[in-house]
Amino acid sequence: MKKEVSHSKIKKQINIWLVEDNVRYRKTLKGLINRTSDMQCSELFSSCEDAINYNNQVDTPDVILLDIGLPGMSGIRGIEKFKILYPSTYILILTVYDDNDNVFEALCEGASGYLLKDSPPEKILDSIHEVLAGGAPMNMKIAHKVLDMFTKLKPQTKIYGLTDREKEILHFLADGLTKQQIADKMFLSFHTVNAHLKNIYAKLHVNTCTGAVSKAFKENLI
Amino acid sequence: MKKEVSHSKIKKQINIWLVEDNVRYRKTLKGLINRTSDMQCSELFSSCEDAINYNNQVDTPDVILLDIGLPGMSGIRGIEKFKILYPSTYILILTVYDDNDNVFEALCEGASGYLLKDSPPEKILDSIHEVLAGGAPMNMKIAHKVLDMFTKLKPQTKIYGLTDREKEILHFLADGLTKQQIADKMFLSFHTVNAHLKNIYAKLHVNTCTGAVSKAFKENLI
DNA sequence: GTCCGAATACCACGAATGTGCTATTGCTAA
DNA sequence: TTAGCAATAGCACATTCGTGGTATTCGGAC
Repeated sequence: MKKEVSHSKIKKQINIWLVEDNVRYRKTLKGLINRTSDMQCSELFSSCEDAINYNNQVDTPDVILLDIGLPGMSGIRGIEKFKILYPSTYILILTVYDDNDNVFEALCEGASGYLLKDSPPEKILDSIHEVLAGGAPMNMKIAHKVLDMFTKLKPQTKIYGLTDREKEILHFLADGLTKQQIADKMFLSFHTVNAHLKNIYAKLHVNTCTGAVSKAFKENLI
Repeated sequence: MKKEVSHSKIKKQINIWLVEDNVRYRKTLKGLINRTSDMQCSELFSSCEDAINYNNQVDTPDVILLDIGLPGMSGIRGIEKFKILYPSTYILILTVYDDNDNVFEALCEGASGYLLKDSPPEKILDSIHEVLAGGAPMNMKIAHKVLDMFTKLKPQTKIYGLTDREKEILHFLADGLTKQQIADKMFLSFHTVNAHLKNIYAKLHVNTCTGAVSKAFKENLI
């Protein structure tokens, strides 16, 4: 429920929730936000549970500033819940954790930005505007990590020297087909498929179908 | 290592290469860079091929500003080449393309940042500093796309109702172990593993080991 | 207290797989 | 033109799988 601000009729204040267990930091942030003309820190919570259980029909937040290291449910798990309760709310992570796992998980769960607590106050306020403008504010260090994750996504496909035919057969195998089914699908004799698979196993240094499929997936051979 | 400033012999200028086929934009950029005190645009190329063939032993670039839509080899393919020729050089994409495929590929190949050509000049110069400071400068829109890609990475794991024990066994199966090997590793009888696998197959609606492993990988069950 | 599912274990048998061979046909590179 | 490799095809046999059963134990739900 937005109230009109002072003398003007502008009700377009950004509605912000804070989920942060550190009392001092929470107060500081709240002060910072409320001193900003177009922002309003409407709710404060010290845990995800509190925020989730807070029954609120009308006043959904525009942005949730969310810590990760919280008592009880971690902020990461909290993201999923908030996404269900408030699908259109942007979630901005604000934490001390900058390890790959936390960053990766938070972003996979749908966080719209990732800030570190050592960010200067203006940066935090800017980020709130940025996320509402369709951006994805990130700490410089975090952005770097994010790009690193991408390069790891494309593992340098090791060269096992598979021929095209072998790749094709491996592909079908990785779809769960049996040798006979592959043979039928490729208009080959069972023996040919068998022979190709023998060669594939040798090249991949495996000796079972699961080993081959596993390697195919893990090393992007498919 | 900061050296003394201005009138002294500081050679610590940031050495920048430009790979851009549009003559006008290239000139504009070059002027912009060379008018910046700590930057120097040492080489200009209108294609990746030119830049790659340019034989240069001494003066490796600190940053390459790279277009994607180039005649001949695309900027994306160029990244790999540059990464080999100049492993410690940062590559900043500067392009008009903001589609997911180009962004995704460029970042996977190891670009350190992704800017759009409509960025204001100061933003481009800032980004050069940022990338050297270990950051990953990105256009707001691009950063948003990048985070979106993450959320897509985590496909909503379908609930097949696998028990913990079953997941554990599926995991070993997906590592290429045989039933007997799994039994040994988990201190179970072969028969138990067999029974679990029977249940796993039923729950996943498959009837071969490859089918189960395939599903496990495709749907992030592992 | 009873019921149910998860985890454990066993048996049996037909189907599929893994692996040791050989062999023919093309194509390519030395 | 000869050697080598990919793709094709076949045979044989031991091993492993897939699947139909049954059975016990144990912890939680009703």
